Amino acid sequence: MALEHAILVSLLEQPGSGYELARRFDRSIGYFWTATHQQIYRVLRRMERDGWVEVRDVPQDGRPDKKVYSVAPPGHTALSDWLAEPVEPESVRHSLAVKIRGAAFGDPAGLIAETERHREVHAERLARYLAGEQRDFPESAELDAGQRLQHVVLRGGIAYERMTLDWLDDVLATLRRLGGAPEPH
Amino acid sequence: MALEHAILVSLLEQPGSGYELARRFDRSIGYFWTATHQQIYRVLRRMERDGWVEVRDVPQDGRPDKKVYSVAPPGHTALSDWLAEPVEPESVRHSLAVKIRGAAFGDPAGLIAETERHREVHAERLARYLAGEQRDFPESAELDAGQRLQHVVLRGGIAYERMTLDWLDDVLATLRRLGGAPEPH
DNA sequence: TCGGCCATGTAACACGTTACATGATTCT
DNA sequence: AGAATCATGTAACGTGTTACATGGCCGA
Repeated sequence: MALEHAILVSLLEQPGSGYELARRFDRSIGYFWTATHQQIYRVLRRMERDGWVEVRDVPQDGRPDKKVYSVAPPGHTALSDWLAEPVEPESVRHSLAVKIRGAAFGDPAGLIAETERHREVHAERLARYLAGEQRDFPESAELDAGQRLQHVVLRGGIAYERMTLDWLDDVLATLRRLGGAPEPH
Repeated sequence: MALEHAILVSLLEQPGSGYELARRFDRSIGYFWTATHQQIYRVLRRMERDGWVEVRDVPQDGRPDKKVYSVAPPGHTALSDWLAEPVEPESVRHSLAVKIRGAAFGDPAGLIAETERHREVHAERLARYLAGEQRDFPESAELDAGQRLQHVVLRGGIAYERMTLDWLDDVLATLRRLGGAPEPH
């Protein structure tokens, strides 16, 4: 239910095409809400039908035409309404945790490589977030309300990745102790 | 794709009915993978059809019959196969974060109550996890491999809730500073 | 008597994923 | 020559959510 609202927020920050939105959902907005281009196109069409967004066809030379979407007043109203109503806190979904518990009935040592792979992915994400923070929110900068809100969300992503890295180290230590492979890296 | 494997893990830990599984998905397993009873019944029927689980009808007096499921050898094999193949790390989905960024185009102060509500939910979850830890993993206890793995997963849940609480405090401070409502708590 | 728990299910719909399709441009 | 990027889409399928349905027991 939040995808349309995430799109509204993104389009309010900056109008753009479905393709551009899909790229933003790989960065920025995607830090806390993911979507593929197929989902985005589908929802954009529905939002256009409902009058939440407006389209402007932008011809480009040497490239396919671009449909630039922007938020129409009813879309802005819909976003405000949604902001005012409560949403349930999401629960985590972590298939690696399922695997860890499943390892009791399989091969715990076999999970070490998988856990290390996850650790690398999260380390990369953290590095990306930290680079973004340095770039967009340098110390001693005067920030407006929107930037402060963006920054606090980014700090959430950073905290999440740091916590996850620590936990994965804990998992690795636990798996190594079980498997009798005492080499810590 | 992980629901069937989460069910296999849960049934290996302890055979049970669809209803009992649904209750476990509200606790324990549900700390890192959620499912409603409708999903569970649907998947159980498919798993039974594929020979992954076996059913035993248990008549009960004064209550509806119970279908007690347990893992059959092909199910055990399927779980082992899944454990050996890589899964992609999940991305976070946090609609509150969407709201926070959306607040730049709405009413930031209006989000304070919502954020406090989320904070309470996470504080309760943390308390529940900590109580479970004290109950199931007391210090100085000898733990077998399965228990150690369960414990490290629970520690992940605890770390997640602690991190989230800290972040929500950060969010609240940010929102209060924006709104000019300097009352902390 | 009323709500909650035990126990299973159907139906309809929304959301998310994967595969496929097209076609020009730009970079290596 | 081949791969990546820009740009939009269809089709099929699988997963997740919501509403509804049944029916007896137990405790307040």
